[in-house]
Amino acid sequence: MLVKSSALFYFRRSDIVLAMSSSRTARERVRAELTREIADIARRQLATEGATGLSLRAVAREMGMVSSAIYRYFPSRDDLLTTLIIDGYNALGEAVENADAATPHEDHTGRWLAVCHAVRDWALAHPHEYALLYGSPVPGYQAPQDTVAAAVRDTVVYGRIVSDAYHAGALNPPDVAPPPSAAFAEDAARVREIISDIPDDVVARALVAWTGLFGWVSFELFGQFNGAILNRDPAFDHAMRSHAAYLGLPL
Amino acid sequence: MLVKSSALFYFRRSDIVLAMSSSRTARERVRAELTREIADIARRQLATEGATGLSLRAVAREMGMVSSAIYRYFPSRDDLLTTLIIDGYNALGEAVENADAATPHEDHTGRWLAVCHAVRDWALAHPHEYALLYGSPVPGYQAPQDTVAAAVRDTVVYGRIVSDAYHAGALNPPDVAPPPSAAFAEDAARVREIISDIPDDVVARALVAWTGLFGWVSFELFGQFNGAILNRDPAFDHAMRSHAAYLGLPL
DNA sequence: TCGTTGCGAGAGCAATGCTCTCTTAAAAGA
DNA sequence: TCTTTTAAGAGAGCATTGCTCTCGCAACGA
Repeated sequence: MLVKSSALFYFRRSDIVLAMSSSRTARERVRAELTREIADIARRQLATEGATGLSLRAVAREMGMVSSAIYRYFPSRDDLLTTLIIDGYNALGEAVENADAATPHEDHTGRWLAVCHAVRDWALAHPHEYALLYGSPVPGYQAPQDTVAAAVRDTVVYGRIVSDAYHAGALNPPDVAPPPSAAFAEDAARVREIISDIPDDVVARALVAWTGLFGWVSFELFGQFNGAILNRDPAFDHAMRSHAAYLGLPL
Repeated sequence: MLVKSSALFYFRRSDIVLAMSSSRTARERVRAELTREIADIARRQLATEGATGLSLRAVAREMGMVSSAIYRYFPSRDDLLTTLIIDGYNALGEAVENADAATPHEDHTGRWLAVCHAVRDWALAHPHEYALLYGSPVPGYQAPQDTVAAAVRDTVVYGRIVSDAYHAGALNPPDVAPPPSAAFAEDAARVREIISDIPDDVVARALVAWTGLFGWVSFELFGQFNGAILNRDPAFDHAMRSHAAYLGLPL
């Protein structure tokens, strides 16, 4: 229900515009098409040059437009970036959703590992986009509210896996795992609004695994492993199995 | 010994220049001083504006110089950035070293937690510098060899803690922890060149904790926790204790 | 058919990084 | 001590960026 009521946010911006315009005038249809084309070119530029290499003027040039015309479609460079960020979150979220869906529902460990590999594969395939999402925030850029809904799309999938495993009684964390402090209760309750009801200690452990996944991928992508960890596929797989073990998933 | 032989790399670039120049001519002394001043102003600008907001011209303006004069000291903006990166790694490494040294040598868990908090505190105090080190790499920028020596300074401290704990027999990882694959042996050997001799499985678990630490800090700093995890100090502390537990450190 | 609205073109502004040349001053060599 | 070499700052200039403004033209709605 929560998913359903906020499903609109899952669409890409340009798709929304497109959907609205399909029944409108020709002018609006071409406007939506051009908006999409601008975003596509920008995404290609982002993929090759990186975020700071993304130039409105270069996009305009490639469109055969003069630079000022772009501003009819995106009020600023930041706004274009926001669109790309939302699209990126959605693309990653979709990859994660597909990976989860392709794994047997009862195989919670398999689903977790599938999600991990989906995140990493997507990140390796789209390094600059990943950097835009999970790297340093671009300066002076404050993530608008629009992004958060798309941003948690992968987290929702992950939360569902943890919740499923917990309610199936498949979670047996090692007894050395410390309980979270009482101060964590508020945050756990907030997290529970996104991912379904699991006790505080499971939320805490889930958080550790989740940050561990992205910590690893970021280290790998941002060059922290250079010269040290070279055989990365098995190392990553093992690290994610380790997180699974600590979470309490069966191996 | 390893530390001693490569101790030179632990100094900041500007410090090296300064040290060399103290016995040289007046011209070289003032050059070193100006180089230092440029780097200082740049660092202040980095702290307030972020990496992409760092402008050579603005630095020159603040120095009372014309912009082209800066190029007598730093051949390019990237070169200035490299200096700031090295300084950043050294500052973080120093903070980590101090935190470790201030904790009883036998209290391995305390040393690990001290290091974790040192990293996080430094990151929170210098967010833009942290982003420069562990966020997305700046576009077109390839980390020169100079940086790697400074970059591993914190890792060396961490490795020593793990090694100390292991050789003290203080490491009792949970039995659910999976063994690393045989393919990990090469990488483990490479890691052992930096941090002293510990078996492959300990290296693997150490890697999980280390990436988990930076994953958490990056999530917190780059806004991934916004709206969800607000009471961050206890949550962080618990997460790091969790990593400690999985590593096998006593709680 | 006519007024309104949207859109592209073009000029322009204030920045940026970086490259030249020129002049002056300091250091090194005779 | 005088001359030559070297270093450093000033200034102009180039190509580039994001963004704003005005001006027409063309499609749209009444």
